[in-house]
Amino acid sequence: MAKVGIRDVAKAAQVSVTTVSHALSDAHGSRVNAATRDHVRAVAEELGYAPNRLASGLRNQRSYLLGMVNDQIATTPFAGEMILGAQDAAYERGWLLMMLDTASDPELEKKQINTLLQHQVDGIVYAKMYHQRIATPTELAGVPTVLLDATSDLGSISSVVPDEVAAARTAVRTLIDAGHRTIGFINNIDDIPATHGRFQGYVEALGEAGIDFDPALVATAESRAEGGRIAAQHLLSLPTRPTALFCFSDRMAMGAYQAAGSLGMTIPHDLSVIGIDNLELIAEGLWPGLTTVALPHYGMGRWAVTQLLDEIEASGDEEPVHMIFDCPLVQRGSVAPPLHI
Amino acid sequence: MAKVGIRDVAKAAQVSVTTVSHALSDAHGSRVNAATRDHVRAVAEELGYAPNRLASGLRNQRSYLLGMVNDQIATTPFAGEMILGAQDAAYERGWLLMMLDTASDPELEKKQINTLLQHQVDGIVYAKMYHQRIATPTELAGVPTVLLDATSDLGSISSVVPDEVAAARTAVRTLIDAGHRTIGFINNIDDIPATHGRFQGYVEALGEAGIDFDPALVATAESRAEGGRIAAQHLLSLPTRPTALFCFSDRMAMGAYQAAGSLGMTIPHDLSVIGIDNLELIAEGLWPGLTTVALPHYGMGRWAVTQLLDEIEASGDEEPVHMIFDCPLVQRGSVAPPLHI
DNA sequence: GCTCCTTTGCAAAACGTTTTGTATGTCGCT
DNA sequence: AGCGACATACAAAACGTTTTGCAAAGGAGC
Repeated sequence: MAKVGIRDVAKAAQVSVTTVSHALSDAHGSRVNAATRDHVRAVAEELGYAPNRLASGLRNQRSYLLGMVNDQIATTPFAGEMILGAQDAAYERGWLLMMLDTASDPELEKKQINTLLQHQVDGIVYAKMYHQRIATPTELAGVPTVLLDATSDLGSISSVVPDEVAAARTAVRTLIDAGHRTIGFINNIDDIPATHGRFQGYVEALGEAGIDFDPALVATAESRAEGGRIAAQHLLSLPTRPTALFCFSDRMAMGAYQAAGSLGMTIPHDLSVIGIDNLELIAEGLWPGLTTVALPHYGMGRWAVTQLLDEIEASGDEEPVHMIFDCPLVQRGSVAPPLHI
Repeated sequence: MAKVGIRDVAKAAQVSVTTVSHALSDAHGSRVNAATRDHVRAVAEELGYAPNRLASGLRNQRSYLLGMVNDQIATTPFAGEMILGAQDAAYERGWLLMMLDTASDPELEKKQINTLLQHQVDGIVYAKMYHQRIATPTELAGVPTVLLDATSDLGSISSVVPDEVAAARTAVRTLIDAGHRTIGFINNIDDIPATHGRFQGYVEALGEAGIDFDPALVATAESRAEGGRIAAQHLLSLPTRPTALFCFSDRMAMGAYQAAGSLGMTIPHDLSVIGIDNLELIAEGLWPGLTTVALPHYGMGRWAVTQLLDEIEASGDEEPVHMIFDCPLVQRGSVAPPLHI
């Protein structure tokens, strides 16, 4: 079956292409009689007519295409959530998403953005797989853009990031509310917003509860299971042994579980553990399940596209919005009251 | 800066748009003098001219767009690899990928495929997140399509899937080569190709080594950590206790680690474990690292797009190809010779 | 009965390319 | 010198839409 175009519909409905076009778009519906409009629509339906978006895009200067450029799609488990959130929001409003992965290569990134532009994308979601501060690529000047999981030196571009400080506060408060007073913190070693923000949240939550901050209770390592294991082993052999550990990431929490196991401690009876990320694979796989603070990747992806489309459709110079997303607690089984010693 | 079109280049270079078009595409390069061609190219470069793919797509009846429809992008960690492989292959050949997630909803899937078709995609990659046998959606008739991680009732569509049997054989052979003779198998409970294929591979590998197959050494459960833990606890308390466990998935292997730990066994000294999937998050996070057989998602994604583009460019009725991908062993630290008892 | 609106439909131009057909030279050959 | 062959450049049509301007028909007001 050959593709059916608007002229085929026109011929079949015994009207001109103009009338068909008007009949199908309610915007100019007033220019066509209700009866003929219904007739045309019926014929179009019957023929299975679907407008060629390429042609209409050319005519309207609007492609209904959005670009999404990511660094490292593959290596991070968050990507899926962010992409899905973005794609859902786009699809619901009639847009389609074109995904590209720069593999963190600035040269490639340039070329990819230009390719996107050649395809006349109406806007671009510039996504990072973990929260960071970036210099916006110059290619993006002039194209509606929203930053996802990143903030820029230029304040002129809308952006969305998670509230790192609040996330850490939530985690630490959860431990405090369970009765813990000696809370270790296994922090990341990288110089990124999450590291600093979560440290700040940790300190703040302790302060709120009137607990003195003890630098000895903070250990840093690479944000992987191994780093978490080593750091936890260190903290758990301290004279002032913490009864609970707040871990920078679920991966580090996984290491903390291993350390606890090798020291003969059971979670949450002998030790409470809380993480950040809510990586299903880990948080649900661990035994007992890991209580953790979720990074709202789906929601952020959704928000980014929604904001982008709003800006595109308004197309007046809107004020950029800098969104900070809340991070909800996900309770499983790794937090309990401390042992009485 | 307003968009620069081909007529701008023509004006600046003092030639006609025809000449510009010919000068820029080497295909018809013979129709233009080498000198003017270079001149035109220089001018185009200087103006930063990039052709409008929408317009050229309309003219050429080729959009240089590919659709990729997935079930469940977000919930599976494999998605990233498959998407990346597909995207890389597409980009290298000048194509762009439009991603859609059907959330396993057939109604939505139909609509999404139609949306893709409206955008005049040149072909579609129909991807499943785990190997399965499917009925091809009728919407796809007439559109070049390749099945990714799925096979169809119709043999007329090219497809690519992993070699489940060989993957299992590889895993079990690895254990046998290490000296094990009593090898437990923790299998999935779902009725999917992987379940049957891996069981077959397990039996075959035992047979090759002259080991009798013992049904008591096979336990089934849901393919999650919890299922793996329970199944492993069962197998490890058998009178004929296996010295090694072959796990259907890395997630189940994670459960096997937990069972071993709770029984006071250390891996790989007291028990060898091998998985399938090579989920970095788990396989590298476990301690010791999990030896596992990788599912080649990146490679399959790449192959699917490459095949699809070949079929599109040949556009004669090519024979469909049904590809079966090898699954390589990834060695870490969870396999060792059995204890002498 | 005439003018003036309103309703309804159509023809044609436009979006930015690519490609076919044609025109103008220029050269080589007889 | 005359003819054809070739090289080079351009005009125009086409891809499938949307929208503007225009025309015809019908109705209302004077």
